[in-house]
Amino acid sequence: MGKENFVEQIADIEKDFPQWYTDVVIKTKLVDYGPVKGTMVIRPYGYAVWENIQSELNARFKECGYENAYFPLLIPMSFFTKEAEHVEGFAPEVAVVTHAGGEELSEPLAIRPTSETIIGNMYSKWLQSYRELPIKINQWANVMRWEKTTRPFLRTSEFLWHEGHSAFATAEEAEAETMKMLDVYKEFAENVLAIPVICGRKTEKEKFAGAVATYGMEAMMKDGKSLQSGTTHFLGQNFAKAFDIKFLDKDGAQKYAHTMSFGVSTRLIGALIMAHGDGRGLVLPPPVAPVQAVIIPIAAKKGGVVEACKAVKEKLEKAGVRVKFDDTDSSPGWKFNEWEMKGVPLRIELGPRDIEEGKALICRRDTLEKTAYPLDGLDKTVKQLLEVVRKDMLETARKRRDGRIVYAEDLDGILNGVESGNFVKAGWCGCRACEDEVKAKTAATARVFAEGETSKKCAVCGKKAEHTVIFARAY
RNA sequence: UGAGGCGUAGCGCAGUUGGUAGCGCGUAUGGUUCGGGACCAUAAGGUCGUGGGUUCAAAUCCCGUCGCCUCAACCA
Repeated sequence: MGKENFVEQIADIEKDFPQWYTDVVIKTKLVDYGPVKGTMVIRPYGYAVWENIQSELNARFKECGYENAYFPLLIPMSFFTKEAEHVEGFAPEVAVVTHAGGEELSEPLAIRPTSETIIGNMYSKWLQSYRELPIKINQWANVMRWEKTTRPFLRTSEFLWHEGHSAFATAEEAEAETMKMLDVYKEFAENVLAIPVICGRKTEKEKFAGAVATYGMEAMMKDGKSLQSGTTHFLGQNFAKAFDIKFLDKDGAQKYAHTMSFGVSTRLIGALIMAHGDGRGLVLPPPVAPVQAVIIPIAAKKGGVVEACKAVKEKLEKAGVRVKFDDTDSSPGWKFNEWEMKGVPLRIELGPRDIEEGKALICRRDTLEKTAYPLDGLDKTVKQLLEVVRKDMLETARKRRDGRIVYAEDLDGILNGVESGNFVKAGWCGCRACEDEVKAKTAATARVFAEGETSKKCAVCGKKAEHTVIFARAY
């Protein structure tokens, strides 16, 4: 097969980004479509990425005092009606079980779209005294939201996520936790996923149904669109009042708790793909790459090559590197392209020539640079390179994003900005009509408030600006 | 849900005056190869998404239906 055929395997990233995305997720075997509309099978390669994300996040959550637990998938429908905004926001996309055991159920059961309600219900049973606060529980689970149209990782009927739920005695603590977990997300996104993110508060229109305030972490994809990659919600006493989460305080008074919640989902995998990928396919950041280094033998049947590869593999495994030795029959060129498409951070080429010279050729996926390194101490070299790649990927992504943030004074400015694939900062008076106007005219939405910046006038109505908002087209 | 596109071998596709299905890649076996998707030989693989209709005859024409992709609206 010639080069031309390979190029046809994935769509041109410049010309057809959506198709490129679909091609990449399917061809690299991250996912496959499930038999039910809107569902996806997360295949071993994709699930391995998720497991790495989970273990990095778990470590951070536990450091913040969270314990993992598991709440039921099925939630009584009546729970949803207890918080007015919540039911309004989620009702259209909730899947409901009406029959079981061959009979119609007396009360329909919702398949959780999120667990504030059932967790609120349980917290109310458990909580008695201020001494038991704060409660900090995280759960890893699947949730279901019946979306109209879907795309693997970005929007599917069922997806995997984590949701952290905590309850505090005071609003200040709950609010502080909301900000703290947003910082945890940011640190994780940047240092683990190598994705620079912009964090900030969401507008009323964009906030979580039932929250007092929602904060989001927005990441820029290569087409200039924004992907909401994580959110934290300050719920105030909304859910505490709806579910009767009360405690006896020091002063002997019964008080409602203040709660917050936060979550990130398998959508993060979509973020990885679209923030780092290139014309050859995936580019995975080393901390979450299922395979961090792949060893490709050249002229494998020549004496000593396989042995040398195995020796390098063993050495790297001992050093804690996730390494694969590709000893299949395909030609080296085929393997180069295959593993590049799969985004493996480092490729180690080892042939008779290298072995003679006591060296190995290492190719970085992010820059495609090839350099020969001594076999002696290769484990240390690889570990260092993985760290370099991680940092460089973050820097590269940061520069790309920073070069694509522009300011606008009016609607035309916002439109021009987003059409050229930028995030646009603009003033906003704070009224819903102006926010809707931006969306109607530019297809861009208010992503988050830009912290510490104040514009003079609203880009839509020209009145005094209350906020500076980052507008972008979003997934 | 609105607009557009598409369902033929695992993947990508060809196949209209309707006549009983083909190409490339991949797969299997054997051999030669191996520093950017190698080559030769042989072979396996299809109720043409699905239901109905027209016809002597349907992948092809008509009606319904299901699914997928993109854009728009909603969301992690």
